[in-house]
Amino acid sequence: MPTIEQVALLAKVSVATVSRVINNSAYVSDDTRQRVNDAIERLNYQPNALGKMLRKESTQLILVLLHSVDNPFFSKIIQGIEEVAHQHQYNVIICNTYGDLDREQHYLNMLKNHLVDGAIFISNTTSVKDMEWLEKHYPIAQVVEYYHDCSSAYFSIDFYKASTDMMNILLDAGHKHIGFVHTGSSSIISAQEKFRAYVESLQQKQLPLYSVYPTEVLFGFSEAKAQAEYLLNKHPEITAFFSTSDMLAAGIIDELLVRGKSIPEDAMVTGFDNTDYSIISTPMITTVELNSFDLGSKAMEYLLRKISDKKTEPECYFGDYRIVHRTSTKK
Amino acid sequence: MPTIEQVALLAKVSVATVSRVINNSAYVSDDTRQRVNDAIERLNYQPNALGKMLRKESTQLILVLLHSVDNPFFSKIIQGIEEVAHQHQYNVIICNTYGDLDREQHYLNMLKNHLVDGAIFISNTTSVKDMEWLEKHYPIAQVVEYYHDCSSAYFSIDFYKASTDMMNILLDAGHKHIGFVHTGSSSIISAQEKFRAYVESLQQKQLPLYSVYPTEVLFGFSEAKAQAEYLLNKHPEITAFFSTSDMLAAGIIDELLVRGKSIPEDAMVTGFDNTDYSIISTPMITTVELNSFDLGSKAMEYLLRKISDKKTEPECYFGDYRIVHRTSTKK
DNA sequence: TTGTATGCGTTATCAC
DNA sequence: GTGATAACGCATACAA
Repeated sequence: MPTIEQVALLAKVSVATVSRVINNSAYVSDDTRQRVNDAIERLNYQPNALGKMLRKESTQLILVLLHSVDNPFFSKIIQGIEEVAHQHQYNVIICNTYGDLDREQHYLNMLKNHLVDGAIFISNTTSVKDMEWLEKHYPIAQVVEYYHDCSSAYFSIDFYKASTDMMNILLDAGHKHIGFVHTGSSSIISAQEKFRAYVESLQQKQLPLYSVYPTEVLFGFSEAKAQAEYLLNKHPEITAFFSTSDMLAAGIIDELLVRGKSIPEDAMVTGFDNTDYSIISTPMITTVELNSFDLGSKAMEYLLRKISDKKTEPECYFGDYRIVHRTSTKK
Repeated sequence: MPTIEQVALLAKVSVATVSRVINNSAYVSDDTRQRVNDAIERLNYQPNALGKMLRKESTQLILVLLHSVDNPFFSKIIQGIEEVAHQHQYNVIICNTYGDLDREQHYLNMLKNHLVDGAIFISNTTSVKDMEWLEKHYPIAQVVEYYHDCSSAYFSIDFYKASTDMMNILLDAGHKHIGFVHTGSSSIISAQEKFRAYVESLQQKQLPLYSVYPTEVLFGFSEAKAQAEYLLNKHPEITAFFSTSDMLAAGIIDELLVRGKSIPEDAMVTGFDNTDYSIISTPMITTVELNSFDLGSKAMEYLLRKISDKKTEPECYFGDYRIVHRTSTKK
């Protein structure tokens, strides 16, 4: 692998001059510039990024931590992050944590070891305490998930409000027995807020609660179907379901159809996130659409500010959302 | 940010000794080890990864390039890659190319600049010629997509064979008018092989071909639905569809249902990849399941061999697959 | 068992 | 315009 020194040798100039040519950082005569470029070409020289980063004490790299790339919901967020990052000559690298704390800590070493200039957490598993510590020492931001006291910057939506809107759709349609189907990941704020909205909406009207606590955190179609089956067996009076994701809603719908129910005539179902699942399911699912791209780009913009000025105060932002009305709740 | 030197100063030892403690690379007396660890603790010292990488001329980083993380199909491949990588103290970083050559080239700089020790391409957009060049100079491997002459190592399945199997399901069920619905990404090998299997299966039986060439490369539900609509309007005799992904199959199914067709009684549809879409769709979709985890881990294992021994010859591997029979083709 | 010194590849500050 | 050289943070061969 050729180095800048070998280029300099071949072009009969100093390494400083080669560096100047590469970075256009100072005047170089046309003649020597030509010689340097020829040498670079002939040696097939590629500057070593590590040397450059070490010297500049900046890597122009941003780490994005998420549960797993298999959730389509995250895609638009990442696109938003990338858009802004690339505009500012930053690269973003994505790492899967699978909700595993060890793995997350492992990848966080890239931040602590200065391999990346900052990190964005999407659906994090790190504790509040650790987040606060990280916030003090490194540029970080959260998207979607967050902690109430804003111990670190976040960009999310008001899940309580959105969920209340959803519940009102079901309540306004006259439903009195509404089930709650979820993944069981009760530690994350979005799940908490959705549940809180479910509970409070019903309690205000003195209506009963129907939900089951999964023993494991699972995101799947079959788990939701099983939850719906259990609830319907125990409480046949249930005529509607509020669920925390589109995938879960699809599972519920499948169980209802198996039981010969018509949707939305006999039963209604709501999802969350407006992923492709909500379109592919038959009937299509009423869901909440976040402006995910916006959340991602806002988070990245904040991070850039934080990187260039360590004294930037953490920002906390709630973005827009909208209910997408589809057949699963349309009478 | 504290450096190894400040730790050494505080612990009253040399930087060499601090390094030894950190890496357990040589005997250090319990006494000094204690002092060093205390200093590390007190300064909250984190070794700088760049310094270490530059010195060791190895980053223990693998780049994974893919179209976009929003395709669930890729998830299992990545898990396979990560599994093997982590076993060998490698980290994997994922970058989205969105099928954009510029973006792919941009991220490839991480390989050329020695920021990563190797790269894995999932659904690449780089040309054969560029791949051959890269193969000569850096450790790389391809998963799923590949080039026929094995100019670089690849780990995939025999798409032609799998697609022929699928076509035979439709043909054996007595269908004589079978449509082909695809994304239009004709440059990638998997698409070519699927199409070749479609054409040859029908030509052998002297049956007609029905397909349309999308003007744009699109992966979506609605595009597939539109293609099915167009084909069915023009050729109402079509009773079956072979499509190149589960998502597309879901779109076709939606169009068929809109037209009042029963599936599989009036029409049959096949998908590809066995993603969640194939389960969520009603009816569930018959599809091809690749052993994606296996492909990912095999690719990573090869890459590790290549990294430790540059003279390793490129490997070309076709893995297992199986047809998952579901309602969309079951009579 | 520990310390000294060198080099990894680059950029930037000085000179000239 | 260009060159010499220090510095970025670390690991390691060699001394002691």
